[in-house]
Amino acid sequence: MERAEATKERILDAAERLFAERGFDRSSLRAITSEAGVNLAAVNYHFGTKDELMHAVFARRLAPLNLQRLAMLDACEAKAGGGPPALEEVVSAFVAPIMLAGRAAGLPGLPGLMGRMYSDPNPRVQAIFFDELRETARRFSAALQRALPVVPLAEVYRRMGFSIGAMAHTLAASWIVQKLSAGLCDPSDHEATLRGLIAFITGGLKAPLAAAHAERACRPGRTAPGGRASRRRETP
Amino acid sequence: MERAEATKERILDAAERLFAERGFDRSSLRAITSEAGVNLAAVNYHFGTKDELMHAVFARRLAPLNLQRLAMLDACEAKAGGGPPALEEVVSAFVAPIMLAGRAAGLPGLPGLMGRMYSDPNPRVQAIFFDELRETARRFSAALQRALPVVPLAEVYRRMGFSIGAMAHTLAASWIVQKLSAGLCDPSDHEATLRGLIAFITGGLKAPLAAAHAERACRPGRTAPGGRASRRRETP
DNA sequence: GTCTATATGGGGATAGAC
DNA sequence: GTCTATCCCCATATAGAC
Repeated sequence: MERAEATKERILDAAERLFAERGFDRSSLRAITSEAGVNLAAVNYHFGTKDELMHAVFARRLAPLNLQRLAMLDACEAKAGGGPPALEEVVSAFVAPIMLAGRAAGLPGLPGLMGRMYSDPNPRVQAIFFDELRETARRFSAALQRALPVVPLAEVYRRMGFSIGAMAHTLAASWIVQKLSAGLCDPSDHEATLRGLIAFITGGLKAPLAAAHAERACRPGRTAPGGRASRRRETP
Repeated sequence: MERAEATKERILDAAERLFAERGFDRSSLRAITSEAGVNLAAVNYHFGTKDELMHAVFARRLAPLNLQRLAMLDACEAKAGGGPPALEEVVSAFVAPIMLAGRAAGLPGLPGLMGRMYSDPNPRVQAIFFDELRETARRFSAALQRALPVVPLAEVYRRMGFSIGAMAHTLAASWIVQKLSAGLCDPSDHEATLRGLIAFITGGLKAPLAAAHAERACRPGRTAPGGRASRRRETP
């Protein structure tokens, strides 16, 4: 029957929305099936367990998303010829597809879902999500490495982690800045958020390397040795 | 009795560690009391409910932490006289206290706890945490605004959100970069992580403003109009 | 103050009728 | 394929003995 496919889709949609909103553990199968308008037992019939439902929710979205990211990465690498790709374009290839995913296809839950998964405390969620992320991350870390020849490899990875954090937090917890700014920041303005995020990440990635002082100037009453002076050096 | 105080402390310590590791919802009172070596009913006797236990866990740490942040902020503002404070020092005042909190006092759980709370899906956790954060965030947003006179206020808030995301993700999910880098990045090297984070956030905060194109160059096959050209302008 | 025992509810999963 | 009814486990919270 095609009725069965429709039921599966509705379960996937509801699960996606609830996972994005409340996280995996706080979304009960009862809430999901109720939201989807299907029977409780349908989940176990179609997916087996709640874990496999989560896996299906990821698989449905992450495969095309990562294809889009890699296509954009290919495009900007091709454009650079044999040379290092433009940093801003690499960053855009990583964050733009997911930030704009909800806009086009009527999938408002997807960005929030993805953002949440990066910091979900459930180890099973972490394992499944990391598996889907690994290959894409490998491609992008290689591209970043070429785009940032001055930055040591370990620091490239660290900065990639910072970038992922900025992105994930934006996707999952944008209500914080909205409340802090008393509504001045509108998280639903995806284009402005994306522009700002790309600028921020690009600026962070090519920041001058910090000197490895034994002691830093980060205690009250002391000052930074090279605070205002050691600035103004960028990666070329 | 002072036995009672000892019991309370041990519960708080265990809860802090488990909340940091697994999150609030996944830390049962049974696991907490077992880890603390006290009876299950002791939690309800000393704290009432699990929510109030969480509140107590926060209150014990966040008050001194925020005092330290504000003291460092005061120091760098005083040093700047009436002028705008040095950006890097403002950033350091916000992130250094929490990043190094675990090192000194033998509180390995605290940074992870704080990082997790920024993206906890439980609305009660969000409410309590946001309350503790609000005043400190207000002071820092004002300082950032003065340190970044060229950046519009809404963009300052947005970038503050990106910065919080980079920090929170580093505190809560550093295992991701460790695995992606195949161990090359060592999250337990707090000094190196802190140095990198301050450099990254500072670079992102003073990044050149992105032009508000109607269409961006973030689709496969097209290129960024001002990708490599519109760089090299910094906030003075 | 500390313990045992239990009340009460919600969770995932399944059996079996239709 | 879909439904109802139910099993079983684990959660928080509390009552009452010590």
